[in-house]
Amino acid sequence: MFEAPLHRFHEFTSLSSDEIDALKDAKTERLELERKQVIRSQGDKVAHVYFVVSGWVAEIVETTNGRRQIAKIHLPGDIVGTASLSLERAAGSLIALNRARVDVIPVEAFARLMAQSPRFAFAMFLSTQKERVMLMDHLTSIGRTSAPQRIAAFLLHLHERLKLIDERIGKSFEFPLSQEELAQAVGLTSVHINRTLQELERRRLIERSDRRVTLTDVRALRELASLPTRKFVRDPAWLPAAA
Amino acid sequence: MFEAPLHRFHEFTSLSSDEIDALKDAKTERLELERKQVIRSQGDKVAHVYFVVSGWVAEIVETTNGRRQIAKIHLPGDIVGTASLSLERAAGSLIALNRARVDVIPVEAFARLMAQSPRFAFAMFLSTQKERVMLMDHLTSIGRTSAPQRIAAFLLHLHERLKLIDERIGKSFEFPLSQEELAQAVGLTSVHINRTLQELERRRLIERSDRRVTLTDVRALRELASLPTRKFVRDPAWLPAAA
DNA sequence: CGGAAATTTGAAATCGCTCAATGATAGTGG
DNA sequence: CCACTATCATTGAGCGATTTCAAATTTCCG
Repeated sequence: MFEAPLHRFHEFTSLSSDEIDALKDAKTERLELERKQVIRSQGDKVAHVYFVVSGWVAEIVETTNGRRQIAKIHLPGDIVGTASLSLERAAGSLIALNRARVDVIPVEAFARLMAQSPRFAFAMFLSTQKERVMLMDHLTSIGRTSAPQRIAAFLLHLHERLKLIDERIGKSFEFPLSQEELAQAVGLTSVHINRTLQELERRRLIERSDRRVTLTDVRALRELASLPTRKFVRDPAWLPAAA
Repeated sequence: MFEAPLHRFHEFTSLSSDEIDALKDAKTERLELERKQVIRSQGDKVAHVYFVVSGWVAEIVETTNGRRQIAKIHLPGDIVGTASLSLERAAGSLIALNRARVDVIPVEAFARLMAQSPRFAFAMFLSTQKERVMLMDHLTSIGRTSAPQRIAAFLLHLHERLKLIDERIGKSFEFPLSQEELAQAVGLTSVHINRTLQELERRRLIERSDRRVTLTDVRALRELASLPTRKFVRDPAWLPAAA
């Protein structure tokens, strides 16, 4: 594991180190979590947002009949739980997928940060729009593609995001999700996930060992997934010069 | 049809009429659209956001093999196309679902509005988070529930939103989507949509006539859909007093 | 080493899809 | 106003992908 990657804040527009320090100061607590540990449950009063220092965190929406959809896998550097700021009670549960460290930031402090720094507010706004695009793509994958395609898209997307965090990452990465969790992420059954993973291995698109996945043929996986490629803006030209 | 509902801007925090005027002034053009007319295509350079004055607009993501997912139905009062602000090229296509009027707002003007009014910026931020929650629920519906459940959830959600726009709306509303479009929204086939709609009629949950839908038994539909109910905040307590 | 959790396998059932044809409806131009 | 055409809705039949259920095997962890 590695420490608090901060470049995620630079995704769209660079923040001053003052602002980064301010965010770090805003935290009231740092949680040390075991795999499967619940950070916050769906329906809880919305009192905090979270910053993932290390480890993976799932955002899970549960239906009233107990079925679970993993709406998002959060990686180190992500600010988590902001969607629920629009709600009185949390939209989903936040659960650690492996050993993780998470900073707890009270909503008041977060709101103050946004109010004090238009730059920070704008970065948050754009980051949220980016999340929306990723959700739309996830939706499209689940709504319109087959099991192998969904798994391909999911793994590729994770891989892309991991590369942003750790430049040196290769075609292979640690994958802490159980097949049941993967199923909950891509809208399938764990049994079918198992068979489809084997099929992808047989087709030499991926390999598995321990808790790792190797994307053997990224090109072919991308072709299979058949999602549009996205190019996110960094410093949009239309950004008001001031701030 | 009716004119530009503005209460959507009041959803979270009330805007001054100055800000509302500013938004109206920001538009460079008003489009008059026929059903099926394309406002903007997926992949287009991102140059505008849009304000739906009347009519319905679909946001559609197309896979590389030509399958279409309707990610969102936009109704009058919605600001549309903001997710693509995080991209160089539009995430999806915007297409009128019926005769519609749409204001065109250059991204620069929109950005300037956000920069000049922290209140407006904050309202946009929260509104976007709300969109994210709705997308997560849509995802959960498609990923984890059956055809009748998905249709129930979709119709209920639309109905809720229509009620926000027009208080006087009853259990019945105009529904301009073709069955093919409904299929693209809920991740099914038009043939299966047809059969499932008939099943829902047989079970006396809905009725259909012309281009209208009646939610005969809202209680039962909600039970069927099995999605969590959401309560969005209006003026969050943690909102910084100033601004 | 022992027990729990996760993976894998098999067989059968089901849901939703595909293909193909028919019927209904609405918009268009004469 | 009617005929014409395109789009949309509906139906049937067969197929295929994914689920369900249940059991066996492997891995993980204390």
